[in-house]
Amino acid sequence: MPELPEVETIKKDLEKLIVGKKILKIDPESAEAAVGAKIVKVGRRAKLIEIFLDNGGILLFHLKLTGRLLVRKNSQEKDNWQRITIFLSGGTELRFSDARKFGWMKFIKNKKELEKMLEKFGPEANTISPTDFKQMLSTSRRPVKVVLMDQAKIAGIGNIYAAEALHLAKISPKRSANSISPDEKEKLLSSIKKVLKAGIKYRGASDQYYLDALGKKGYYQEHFLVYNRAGKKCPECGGVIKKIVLAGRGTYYCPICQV
DNA sequence: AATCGTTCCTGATAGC
DNA sequence: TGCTATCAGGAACGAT
Repeated sequence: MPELPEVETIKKDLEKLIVGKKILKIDPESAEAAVGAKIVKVGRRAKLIEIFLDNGGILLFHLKLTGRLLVRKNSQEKDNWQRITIFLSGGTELRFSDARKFGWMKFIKNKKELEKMLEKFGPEANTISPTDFKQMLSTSRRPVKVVLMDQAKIAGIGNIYAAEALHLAKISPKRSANSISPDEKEKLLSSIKKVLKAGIKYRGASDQYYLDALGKKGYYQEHFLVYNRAGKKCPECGGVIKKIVLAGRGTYYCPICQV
């Protein structure tokens, strides 16, 4: 599942691979206004990828669960679940592939419209201030993990990094957000920043579908402490890692050291 | 205003 | 072995 580190990795890849190229054609036909424009910049906000064009428009992507943005040559074999092909100058294609079809691409007319679309998101998880973070947690009675994944409160964290950060901070995912003490909040925020940074360093977690823009896997799954490790030993205390369901999501934690 | 249930879709997997 | 039924999962949406 692409979360902040995965989306950031793709964003950085795209910066190197497609900036300066011109959009020749989109198949199937969509976002007509983007055709003929040149790519001038690539950005990321929350889990969204922004491709800025020289005509003022923006191509916006959300990869949701299984989306991929792949940069390929025309001659390369079609990718699995390839949904949209953006033909670029220089014999290059930007391919949007998505097994489960939850992801999307939208054409946004200008920056003002983009801002309007993005205003619902909370501060970025890797740069949020301690003050805002503490305040954000104290206004909710929901389980802390559910709040961490609420993009309107704090943007970029998904199921994997929420579980890993809570484990590092020794906090149970079930705890009510407003029951977390100030010291625990400090610890939790530094844990979040730590796991996101590690995720970026290892080029994301390729748990199931995630690939970078060149179709390569990330490595962060090799460093999971609790995620996807039900029944295995907690690396911290030797307890047995448990899987529960919180707000409909599989949630991994150590019931011994996460209190 | 905050929170909860439902929905989208299909690959993977469990069960027979 | 091969078929069928069930499930996971981010976030928009409507309801409470």
